[in-house]
Amino acid sequence: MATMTDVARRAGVSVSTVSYVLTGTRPISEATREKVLAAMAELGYQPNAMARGLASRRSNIVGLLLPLTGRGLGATETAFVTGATEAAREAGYHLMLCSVGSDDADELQSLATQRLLDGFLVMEVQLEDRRVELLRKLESSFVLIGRTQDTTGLACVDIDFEQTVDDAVAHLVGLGHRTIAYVNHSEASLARGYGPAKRTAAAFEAALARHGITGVMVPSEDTATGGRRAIGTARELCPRLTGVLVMNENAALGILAELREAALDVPWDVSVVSMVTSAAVADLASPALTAMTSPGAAVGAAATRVLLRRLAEGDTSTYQELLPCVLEVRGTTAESRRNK
Amino acid sequence: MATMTDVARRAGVSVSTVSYVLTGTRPISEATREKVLAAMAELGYQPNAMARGLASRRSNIVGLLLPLTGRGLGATETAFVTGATEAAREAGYHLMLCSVGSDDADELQSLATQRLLDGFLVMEVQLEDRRVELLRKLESSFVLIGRTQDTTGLACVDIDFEQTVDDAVAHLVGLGHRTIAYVNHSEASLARGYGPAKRTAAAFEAALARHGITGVMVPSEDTATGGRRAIGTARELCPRLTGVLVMNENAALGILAELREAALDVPWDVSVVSMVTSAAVADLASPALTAMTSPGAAVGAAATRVLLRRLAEGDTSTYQELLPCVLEVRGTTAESRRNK
DNA sequence: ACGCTTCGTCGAAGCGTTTCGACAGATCGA
DNA sequence: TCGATCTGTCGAAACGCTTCGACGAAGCGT
Repeated sequence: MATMTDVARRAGVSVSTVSYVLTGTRPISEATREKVLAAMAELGYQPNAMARGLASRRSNIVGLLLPLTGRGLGATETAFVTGATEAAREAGYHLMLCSVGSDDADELQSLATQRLLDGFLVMEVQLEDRRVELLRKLESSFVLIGRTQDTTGLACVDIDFEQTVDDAVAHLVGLGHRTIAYVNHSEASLARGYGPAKRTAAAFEAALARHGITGVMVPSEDTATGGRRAIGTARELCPRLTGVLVMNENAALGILAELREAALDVPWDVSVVSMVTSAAVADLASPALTAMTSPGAAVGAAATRVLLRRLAEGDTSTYQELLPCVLEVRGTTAESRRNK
Repeated sequence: MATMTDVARRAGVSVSTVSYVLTGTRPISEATREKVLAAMAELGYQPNAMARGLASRRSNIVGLLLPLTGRGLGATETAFVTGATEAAREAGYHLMLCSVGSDDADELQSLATQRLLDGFLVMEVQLEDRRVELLRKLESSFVLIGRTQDTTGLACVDIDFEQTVDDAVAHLVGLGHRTIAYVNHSEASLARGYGPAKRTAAAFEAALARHGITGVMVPSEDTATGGRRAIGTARELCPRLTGVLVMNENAALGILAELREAALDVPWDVSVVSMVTSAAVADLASPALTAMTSPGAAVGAAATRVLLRRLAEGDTSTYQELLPCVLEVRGTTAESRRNK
């Protein structure tokens, strides 16, 4: 394994000169730069990441904080990860996967103190998230993918849930639906203060009021069975319901199945819009789901770029970016019959 | 940030003694160990990962080679990743996500030469995979999650596709089905020599012969639409078909939808078994999919443990471990009517 | 022709660990 | 009682890089 000393010797220059060629921190004449580069190529030289990290106090690695507790990742979360990985790589950074949730504060503490990571991307953010306080205290750089309750002074990139709910409701209202159910995440998520669940609940209320229409919110497990149960409850509460908004893709499929079995025709009897859904999953359903397509990879990439900018420039100002899901009309929404 | 020197001074011992307490490479008396540990606790000391890595030539990080080219991860792949992350963490290792496919040889070359990673977990393995040759040449430690064509001398952990196909076919045959279609991965995957596609194709042929029954294999895109098209083709080729085996979950849902629209009752007219499927996805369908449940997390964890063992012990022998998917009967298979 | 910058390069001092050789003192068998 | 053998500890030399201060050689205006 060739070291910098080998390169320097071969090129007939000093080690520091080689280093300057590599890092560009000081001007180097074209002639010696070429000599050095040639020597590197001949030796197949690659700088040793550890040594570089030790000397420069930066590893070029960022940590992705993501609790991986069994249940696996949904399409949206996966997209966050791939978007982030891609963006990091383009900037010459690497991504380390750290299974660290809001409750694993001590694990994060030691991670951050080890100086292995230059900064953090925080996923699965809770409205009150202990990781945030901790990282702030340790003066680590970090960017949230998601939002806490109080975001003052923080950098975060998130899906614009409020806007997404507004757009979805507007779509249904535009089709003439006047009674709409919102099948949210589970009761437990709501109780735990899970951001997307709380925010969409509030936005839904607001949208109903704004349009002057009626509706209910029903919590549901993020499974097909959960969806079936939820739509049942919703129909009991609102027999005249013609529009449904669903937060979770799995639940959405359950709802379609349940409606079919109840001999209700989708989209004609009941229209369904799925939120924060990827195109791949939307096409799984039949008819294909009209959905608010999540900007997953874009969110991950944006968060990463913000983080890297902060690392490079020591920028530490507040930063917020909200990307809306975009409506893609497929087969589960249509003009309401009740209106005719 | 406290360093080892600080700890040593505070404990009244030398730096090397502190190091020995930490690494356990030499015996240390109980008395001084306590002093040192106390000093560490008081200072909130955490060893600097970079310095440690430089001096010891090991980073305690393994790379997960996984091309993340847009299309996102399926449930099974996600499970590989979470299983691996978990197993690594338990052993005090970290996992770095590297978007490196079979074609990104030079990227891998530089990664491996940087000495940032102790070893590699290789995912999305092709039958002929350039990463394997390269890693071998560079004398890096690595374990495949998947298999190349020729696995002599390699370490790999994979799903036992042959066994899985056998079990699935046996299940259908046991229910009286005598004409079975296998909806495989796409034509392109087959042409590219994608291992699971090739292996299952061969196993399917063999199983048909062994049971003395007839059937066809139809390639399909891994989408619902692809599945619809494929089942159509299969029914043209084999009008008497009563059993279907599907490789891809998305295609499976498409097949169910298509059959329903063709007024064929699942499971009574046609039984469907989905292969390498997670429980979560199986429940999405209605009726819920009878499926061969993939041992995803177990595979990831096993591969990681093998890799770590090799790193620790310098073991370099061949290692193979195949984990079968296990049959979970749900709503899409039943006794064949044609038999009655 | 003079001092003053600017440019390009060098040497050396870290960065915070691990690890090797050495060594004092305790332990042991004969 | 005497070497031989362990035990537990220390000091110093790496590990391979970055970065800082210094300095000779040009290039500048006057």
